[in-house]
Amino acid sequence: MVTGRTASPATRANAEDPIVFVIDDDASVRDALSNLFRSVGLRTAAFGSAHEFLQHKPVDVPSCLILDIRLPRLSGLDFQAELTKAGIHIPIIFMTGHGDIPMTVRAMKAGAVDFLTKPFRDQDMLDAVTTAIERDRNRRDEARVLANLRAAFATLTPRERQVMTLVTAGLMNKQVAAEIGVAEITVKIHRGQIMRKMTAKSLPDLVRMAEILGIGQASGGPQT
Amino acid sequence: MVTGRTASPATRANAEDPIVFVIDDDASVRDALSNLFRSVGLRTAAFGSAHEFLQHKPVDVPSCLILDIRLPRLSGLDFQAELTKAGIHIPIIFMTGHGDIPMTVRAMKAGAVDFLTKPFRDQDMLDAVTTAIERDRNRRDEARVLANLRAAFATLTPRERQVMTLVTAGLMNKQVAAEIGVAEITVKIHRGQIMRKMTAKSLPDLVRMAEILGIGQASGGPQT
DNA sequence: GTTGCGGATAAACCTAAGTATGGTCCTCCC
DNA sequence: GGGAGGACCATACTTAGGTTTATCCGCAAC
Repeated sequence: MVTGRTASPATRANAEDPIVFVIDDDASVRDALSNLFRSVGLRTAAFGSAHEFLQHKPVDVPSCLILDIRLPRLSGLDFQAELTKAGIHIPIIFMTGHGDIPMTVRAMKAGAVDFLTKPFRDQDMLDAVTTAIERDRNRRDEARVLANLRAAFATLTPRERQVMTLVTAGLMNKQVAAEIGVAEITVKIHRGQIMRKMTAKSLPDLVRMAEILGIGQASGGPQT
Repeated sequence: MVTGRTASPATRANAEDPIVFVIDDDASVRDALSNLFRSVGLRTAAFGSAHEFLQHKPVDVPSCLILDIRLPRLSGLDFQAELTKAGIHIPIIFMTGHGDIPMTVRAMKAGAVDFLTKPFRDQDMLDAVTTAIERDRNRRDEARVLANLRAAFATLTPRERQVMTLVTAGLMNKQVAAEIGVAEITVKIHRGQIMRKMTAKSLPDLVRMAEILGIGQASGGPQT
C-alpha cells in the first residue's frame, strides 16, 4: 500500500522520508493523488476509509493526512476531532467538493493546514503538503525533546523535583533549604544529583529545561 | 462614536474595558451590532470604511475588529493583510453574506478569530468576540513584557550584551573572559551591571529574559 | 533479617561568583 | 581641554556553589 520512492533503487526509501496519507472513498481520487505525490518523490499510502487508516500501524516519520470532508460513516471533521482527542496530531489537509464556510472555519480552528475545494490545482495541493510536512517535522522535533526531558525528570526523586523547582525559580541554596526545612548541604547534594540526572551542563541549561517542562515560574520575572 | 458603558454611571468606563470595533458600509448592520455589544456591556465604535477606522486614534485597551469581507474600496482580506503588514495585530472576526471557502481559508490562515456567515446568531458573534478579546489581552500582555525587556536590553552597552549572551548560554565567567579576550574580573563587573540594568533578581531570571528576547540559545541543551 | 534506596547531615575542601576601591586608557562631545 | 562614559584591570574580601567521604535513619522488598 505504501508506494513512492520505495520502488526506486536510485532514491531508496529513507526512514526519515515523509509519508503522505490519503483517505478518500473514491479510488480514482486516491490514485490521482498517489500519482501526484509519487511524481515529486513523496511516499504515499492511500485508504478508502478512516477505519482502514487506523489499521495501518503508526509510522515514525514526518507525515500528513489528506482527508475528504465527506467520508463514509465518519465525517472528515469528526475524524479530525477523534484524532485530536486521541492525541494524534498529524497535520490535516481537507478536500471538499461541496463544503461550506462553517465547516471550513471549524476545520481551520481545529488546526487544519489547508482546506482545498475540488477541483484544485496540483500545485496548491503540493504546497499544502509541503507546509504540512514541515509543520509535522517541527512538531515531532519538539515532542521528542519534551519526551526526553520528561523521561529524565521522571528519574528524579520527589525531593529532587522539589529542589529543582525552587532552584530554577531563582532561589539560593540557603533559601531552598529554609523553604523545605533541611540543611543547605543537603540542597547542594540534591542539586548535584539533579544536574547529573537531567544531564544539564549548567544552571541556565537546567532553567531552560524547567521552562520546557513548565515547572514553577513566578520567582520575580520582568515586572510591568 | 464610542458608545457603551460610557453612558452608565453605575458601570463607568474603565481604561481597561475592551472595545469592539465594527467596520461595515451598511449603517443598519453597524447599529445592530453596536446595540448587541452594548447590551452585554461592551464598548463599541463603528465605522463605515477601513479608512475611517484608521483615522481613529489607536486605543490602549484590549480590542477586536468585526469586518465585512466585502468592504467598499478595500476588501476585508486585503485590509487584514494591510494591518498585519503594518504590525497591527488586532484580532479580526469576519462577516460575510456571500463568501467562499478560499476566502475563509485565507482569512483563517492569516489569523482571523472567526468567519461568520450572515445571518449569524447573536450568540455566535458574542462568543467570537469573547475569544477575540481574550486573545488580544494575552497578546498585549506578552507585547508589554517584551517591550519592557527590550527597553532594558537597549540600555546595555555592546559589551554587556555580549556578556549577557554568553552567560545565559551557560558559560562560566572564566570561559566568557577567554571567549572575548578579557580578564575574568572584567566579566564579573559587566555581569553585575547587567543584572542591575535588566533588574534580574537571579541568574534563572536573566536566563528567562534572554529566552524571551531570543538571545543566543545553543550552549548544549537537551540532546536527543 | 538483611539489603537497597531515599533522605538527611557533617566535615573538609575547593572553585565560582560577586562586590568594593582605585586606577588607566580611550573616544566623543561641548 | 575638560568631562562623561565605556572598557579594562588589579587587589582584597565575602558569599555562594559544588564535591568527596562517611554516617545515620526509616522503609520496603527480598
